[in-house]
Amino acid sequence: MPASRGRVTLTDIARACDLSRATISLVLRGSPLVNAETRARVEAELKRQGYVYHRGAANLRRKVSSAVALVINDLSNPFFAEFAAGVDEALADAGYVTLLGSTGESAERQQAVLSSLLEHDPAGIILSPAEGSDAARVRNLLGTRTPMLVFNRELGGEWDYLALDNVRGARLATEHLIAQGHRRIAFFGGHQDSSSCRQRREGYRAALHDASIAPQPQWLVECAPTRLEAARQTGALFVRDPAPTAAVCYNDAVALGLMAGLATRGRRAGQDFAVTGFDDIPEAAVSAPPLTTVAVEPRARGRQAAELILQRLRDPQSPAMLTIPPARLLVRASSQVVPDGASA
Amino acid sequence: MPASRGRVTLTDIARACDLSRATISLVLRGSPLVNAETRARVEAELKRQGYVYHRGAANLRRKVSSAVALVINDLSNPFFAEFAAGVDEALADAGYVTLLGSTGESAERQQAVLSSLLEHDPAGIILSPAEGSDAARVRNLLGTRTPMLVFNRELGGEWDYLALDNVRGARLATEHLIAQGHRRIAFFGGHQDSSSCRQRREGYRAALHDASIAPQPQWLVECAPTRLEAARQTGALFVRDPAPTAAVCYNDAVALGLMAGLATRGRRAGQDFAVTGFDDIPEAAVSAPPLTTVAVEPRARGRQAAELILQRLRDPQSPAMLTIPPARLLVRASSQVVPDGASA
DNA sequence: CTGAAAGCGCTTACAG
DNA sequence: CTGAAAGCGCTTACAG
Repeated sequence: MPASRGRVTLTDIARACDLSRATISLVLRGSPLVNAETRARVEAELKRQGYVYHRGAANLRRKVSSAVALVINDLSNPFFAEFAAGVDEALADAGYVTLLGSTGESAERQQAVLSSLLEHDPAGIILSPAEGSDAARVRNLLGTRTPMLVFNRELGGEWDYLALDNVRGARLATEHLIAQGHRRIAFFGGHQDSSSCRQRREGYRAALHDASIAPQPQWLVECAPTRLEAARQTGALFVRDPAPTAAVCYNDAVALGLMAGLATRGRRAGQDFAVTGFDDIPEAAVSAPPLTTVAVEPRARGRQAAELILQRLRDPQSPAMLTIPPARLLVRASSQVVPDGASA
Repeated sequence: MPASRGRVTLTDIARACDLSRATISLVLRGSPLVNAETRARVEAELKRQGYVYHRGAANLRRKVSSAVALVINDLSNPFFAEFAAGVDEALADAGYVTLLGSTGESAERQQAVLSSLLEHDPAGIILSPAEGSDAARVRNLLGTRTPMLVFNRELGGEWDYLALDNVRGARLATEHLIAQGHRRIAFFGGHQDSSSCRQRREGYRAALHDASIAPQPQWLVECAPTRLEAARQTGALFVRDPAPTAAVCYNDAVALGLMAGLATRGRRAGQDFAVTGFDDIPEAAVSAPPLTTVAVEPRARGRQAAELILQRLRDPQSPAMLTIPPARLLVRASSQVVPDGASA
């Protein structure tokens, strides 16, 4: 019987049990209406024929969806990989399936990916926008039927938004370096046109301001938020004297790249230069030296994002909310160094 | 009009254009049968009403599926994250959507995840089996309707299988260390009951054998394939004299953990101990020192896995194939050290 | 080149 | 407690 190529359907089971399809449907969804003996018979037959529920057909009829689309830049970034893991975990627990999409940081590709995912009728969307995303174009694609949660970067428009507390995080890191005695502190990495980078710089500047330190233009070094680019840009920190003695990095990838860049110049983070990161990706704890960083717990943020979008599905009327989890500083060896001028 | 809550359907467009649903359907799928003027009218109306195609309904009618399920252990592992990125990339290019599932290395959870994903009617499945997976149970769940590609670990059963050339990779790494003059070479990390670990040990042993080196039992150190566990187990390499001067590690995570463990003991990979990894995760190139490792190109493997399953969908009759991409050794600084006895 | 009818696998009132 | 009928949004022969 299972040798047959075709799918086993409700109708097959109904015929075999000499019942109507309606009754089988009730059994499948655990309705208390159906007689215990009947239920047992049906369940045996379901197992015997290897029936598998066609959720798509049921969803079509019921006009519901059990999928949520997750659109991110790229899983290669551990931050997003952790985030995605958290999203998937929480969605699975709630009985939803995750439709994956990645944009590779391209706004064009993002349009294509969203449009393709929409055809699969997701109940909701979680989007970490690619750089250069245009809110109007996205809205035009989505219409107003599909709720979306925007994560990590601002996108304007009337969507739910889950943000990291970038200002506070960068401020904490900067204050920590100031407390160690540093006065010449760089902000290293990231692109100025990314909202998260702007916010982190703002926190950095605020901390300097509170300590009556005037930030120097050469303390701001831009670079793509990757390890490799950061390593390449390391030299830019030391072109002028007096050079900074510490750097608040845009994120952990950049910080790890900077530490590698320092090493190739015979310097060592935590020994003659202080470095802080942002994200607390798993590598941060095991790098050499371990990296002082701002914990944002991407996996927990992923779970949170999933829960927010699920909540929005239940209550479509509730106003779009802005949730900002508090950032927390993890002090490790990479920043545990006092500047030369202040030591001894 | 778009203010209405309901979905815009074919019927809405047909009514607005005073045509039948069949004609609209033809337009949607780009049939050449339909009159150019009619097509233009329809397309304008589709745009005007913000129509979005319901692929699920079409698939139901056509008895096809445009989804492929991807089931892995955990996206936290960069190896799997890269693999998943490759799979998603290739599937998207082919017009498929990726249904994500993760098992957290639990065979129980794997059953649950597979069973849930099956209800979403995937055209095929890509599975990297959790440790302790049981082929019979999986087969019982899947039946014979849904083709599956097994990746990375053996699972038995009649499925397509995409394997890394573990034996060859480990052999290459070991031969490289021998060529540097090492004679006491450990195999570090992994669990003996994982097929990939067994295969890598086999390659290691073969290389030793060819060099007439008798492997010592204390050169085999097991540990969970994570950075943290590897760092914790580092001491096990040095409990007896003479200690190994080099280690072939189960994978990159383990190798990075070992390098961290060495650092805390005042040793440094590439200076007084040689280390090789396996996988070539992105960190390997930027660790301090950079890690000599076996490139398996997880992203390319992901694309390959996607292409294999898509091919199987086109040709269900072709026999299950075993594809083994050649492993390649990337020599970097972590292994560029000659043992004490051999130097000077 | 376009339309009427049937059907994919399920669920939902409504009867009985 | 169970069944007959209609319908979710689409496609597919078959006519014309």
